[in-house]
Amino acid sequence: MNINATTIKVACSSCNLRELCMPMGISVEDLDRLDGMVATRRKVKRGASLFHNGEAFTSLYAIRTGFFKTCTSTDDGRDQVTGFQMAGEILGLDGIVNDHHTCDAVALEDAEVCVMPFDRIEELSREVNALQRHVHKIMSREIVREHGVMLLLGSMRAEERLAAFLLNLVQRLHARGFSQSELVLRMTREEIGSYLGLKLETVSRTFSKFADDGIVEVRQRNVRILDTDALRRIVNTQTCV
Amino acid sequence: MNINATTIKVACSSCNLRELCMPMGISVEDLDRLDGMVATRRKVKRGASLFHNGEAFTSLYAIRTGFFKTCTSTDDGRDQVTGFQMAGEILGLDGIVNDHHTCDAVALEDAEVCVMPFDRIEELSREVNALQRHVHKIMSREIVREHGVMLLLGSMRAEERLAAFLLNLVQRLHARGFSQSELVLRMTREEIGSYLGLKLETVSRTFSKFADDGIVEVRQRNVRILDTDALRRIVNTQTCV
DNA sequence: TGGCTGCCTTGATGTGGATCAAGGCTTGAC
DNA sequence: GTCAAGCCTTGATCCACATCAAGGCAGCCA
Repeated sequence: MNINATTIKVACSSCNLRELCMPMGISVEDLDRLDGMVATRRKVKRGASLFHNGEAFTSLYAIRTGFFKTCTSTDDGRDQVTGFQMAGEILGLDGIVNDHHTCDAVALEDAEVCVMPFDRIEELSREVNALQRHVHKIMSREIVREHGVMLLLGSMRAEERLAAFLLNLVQRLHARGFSQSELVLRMTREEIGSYLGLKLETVSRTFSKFADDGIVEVRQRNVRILDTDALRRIVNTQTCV
Repeated sequence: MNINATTIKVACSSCNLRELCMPMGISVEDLDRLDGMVATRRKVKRGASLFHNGEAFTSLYAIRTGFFKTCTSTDDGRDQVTGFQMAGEILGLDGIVNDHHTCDAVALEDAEVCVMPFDRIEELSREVNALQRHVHKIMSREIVREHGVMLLLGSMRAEERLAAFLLNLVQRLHARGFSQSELVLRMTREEIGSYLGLKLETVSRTFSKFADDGIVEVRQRNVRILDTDALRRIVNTQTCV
């Protein structure tokens, strides 16, 4: 691998994720101005962390391959998975406010990320309006996503939570060219539970219930959705008892 | 009120909230460049909305006086309070991603906000680096705050939630020059419950429990905190049981 | 003044999901 | 092949909070 090859490979302009990732919505003319945004790539082994709570913040990370979870924890040791991220999504936004990260980002499978020094992003986004706008949108999207999670945690019951989770996951995978009905969970039942505010036993039981009802087929971490509409109905109606 | 008076009044540079609000951290030299950021002021009566879910997004709003809640809702009518906002805080960030708002912002008491057209913010933040950085920090802060709420909703019990809520509220009020121990709740028990993922009866009972334990004094919406450390201990230890 | 209306408190009872416990399956090391 | 470590499933029991229900209190209007 010579320097030239690396240079070409790292360019956003030739990245097949560009329609999902940082340069989304940026015109062809502007695209080459972005090619200095990614300083380098970094590989993260399964189980390893991209960054830790408390670590100094320098960069945002765009996921090229692999799957991450982010989690915060309290002083007294509890922790909470705050999200699962996949290719094209951005990690590290939590670090901007205090110049250090406030959560851990852990790879759930071997992964590779593009390292984008935040200074450089700010510099470029002063020049490229579309990038500025996009950075704002990415952060706003995260805020809106979290509103959705708050709604889920604050007012849904176990079945609704899991149904919403599965629908969200396949929808995002589908946007990346995967099946609308089959997925492989990269996380444990316990991690799903943490994200959804449930215990792992409840997650497991709810999967079994869905399977009994013919809504999904579950074999370990392989899930096949048999009845997407049933999941949608569960999310939308369950409340009223 | 003549035009000149209005102009002066609207300037960030002469606003007594500037150390808490949008121009925070901006140097005196840059401050006057910001004075075009606020297009106008807007009054919102108690019970009225500043913006609604679905409404077109044009501006961010800085709260000058008053108190707001923001809430999202599902198709099937449930809703969830996603936050309470007070003077110096920014409303409307949720609207950036899709050019329309995804929640309602409702005044819980008569309020006044500074209307900052987002185009103008973007324009100015290309020129004033400190503003650019500050906008990023505000959004990042909101993301981190929501992580905290997810932790609360996902893993705390009723007493911990209410204790954390009260501590957060007085801390923010204190930063605005109010007492560290006395506060007036601007929201109903039901709104607190929605925010904390509890029913209003549980909120009420938990207040009564704290009062019985001598931790707070509650008379309607007037709350006096008698033992801040006890509240802190409740937040930090309750889990393990 | 009287009587709404909205909000809050408190008690009795019910229940969804947590907790405790036991065992099964899968994977990987040796 | 055997064994151990993780992870998952399922059953029995428990409990925190929801739900249902009945007043109480303060503020407002007629």
